[in-house]
Amino acid sequence: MADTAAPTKKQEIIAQAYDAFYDGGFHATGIDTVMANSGISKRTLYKYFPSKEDLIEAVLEQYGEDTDTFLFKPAFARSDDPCEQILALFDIRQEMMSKNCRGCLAMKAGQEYIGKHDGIAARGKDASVYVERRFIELCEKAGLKNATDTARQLNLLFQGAALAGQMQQDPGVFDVAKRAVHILLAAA
Amino acid sequence: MADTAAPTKKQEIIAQAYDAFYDGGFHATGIDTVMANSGISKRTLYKYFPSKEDLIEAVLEQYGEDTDTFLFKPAFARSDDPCEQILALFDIRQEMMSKNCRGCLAMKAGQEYIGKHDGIAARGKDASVYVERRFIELCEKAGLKNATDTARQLNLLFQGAALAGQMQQDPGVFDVAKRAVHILLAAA
DNA sequence: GACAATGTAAACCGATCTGTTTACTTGTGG
DNA sequence: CCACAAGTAAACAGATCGGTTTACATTGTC
Repeated sequence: MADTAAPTKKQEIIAQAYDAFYDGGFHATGIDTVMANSGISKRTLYKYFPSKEDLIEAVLEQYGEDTDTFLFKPAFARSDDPCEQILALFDIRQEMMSKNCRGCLAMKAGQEYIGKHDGIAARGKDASVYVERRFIELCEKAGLKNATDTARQLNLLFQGAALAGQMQQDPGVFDVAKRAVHILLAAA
Repeated sequence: MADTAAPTKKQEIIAQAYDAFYDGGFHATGIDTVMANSGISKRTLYKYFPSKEDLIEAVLEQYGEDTDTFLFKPAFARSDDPCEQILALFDIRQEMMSKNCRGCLAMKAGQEYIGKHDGIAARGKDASVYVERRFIELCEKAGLKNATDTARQLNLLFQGAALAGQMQQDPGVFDVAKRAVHILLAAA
């Protein structure tokens, strides 16, 4: 049978660490803080994750899966038109930010661990490249002439909006981004 | 006489902390690490800056001044045409990133201290808003119809390129950004 | 009911953190 | 020559860090 049953202890730990790191930062949040009032003992944590860095990598992997589940799949489901799907990505990201005004967790980790822990830093780079690649696929499906370049432009808007929105604590920047998307797609 | 003489001890400390925090992160870099091999004693540091957070705020203020000195002023000096000045901003930011592939220090600090230290977090927001305001001034000077909106779009590209460039360790993303700038300006 | 597996709670370890204090050195001005 | 301001170097203090260990509780199973 598939492993679709109740959440594993491992998944519980990841879920707990997820928000603790997201809200508190990685270096600033200690292991004790991560597991406080969670009913999970430090011993169990270190049984599944030999080091804090291992836990962080697991959290970032979960974050990647969540990005597919809650961002890309819903966006693709909203329409069959690739241009509409692109706009849906900005829409859904804005909705996510309206609920919880946070940037990209993987890039946050990358910023903290660049030059210090290659595995974690690579997750930040991967996140940036991954979103770019999905935009490229969509632009190609839309039959744009310079699909790659347009897609990379969209990617910069997307990541810029996530960062500026977090800094200014205002998801409204995605409205600005979406107007730019219309222009860039029309010009391509 | 103006205070243009030799660097103050205070400025020395800030200069030392500047790169230590930029390269190592704020929470991850301890005071001892900051001042190691600098010939500056911890006692002197705490004489001028009563806490680490005070030092960080001073570093970020210096960062703001540096942004004016090494980014905005040179960009404005390159041309009198506001559209050329906008492109010069992207050009110079790319040159800075080619020498040292780092993102925005103030937003890095903002990410680490949002919800933890309002003074520092505000510096991140201020940085984001400040750049946006300068773009607005330039777009208005260029006589664009929807100056504000276009400026905010440029701002997202600018900040997105700084972030993605840092993540991917590739200043080439600014070439992508500049092509988008041309399109957005032409459409406005 | 014995037993092994899995878990919690909490004491513990050495290192490191922010911040303070003590002791010494080095000009510099009257 | 002495007083004083400003500095370095380093020991120190209490808290917290990542990580380990000890002791105990809860399971399901043969």
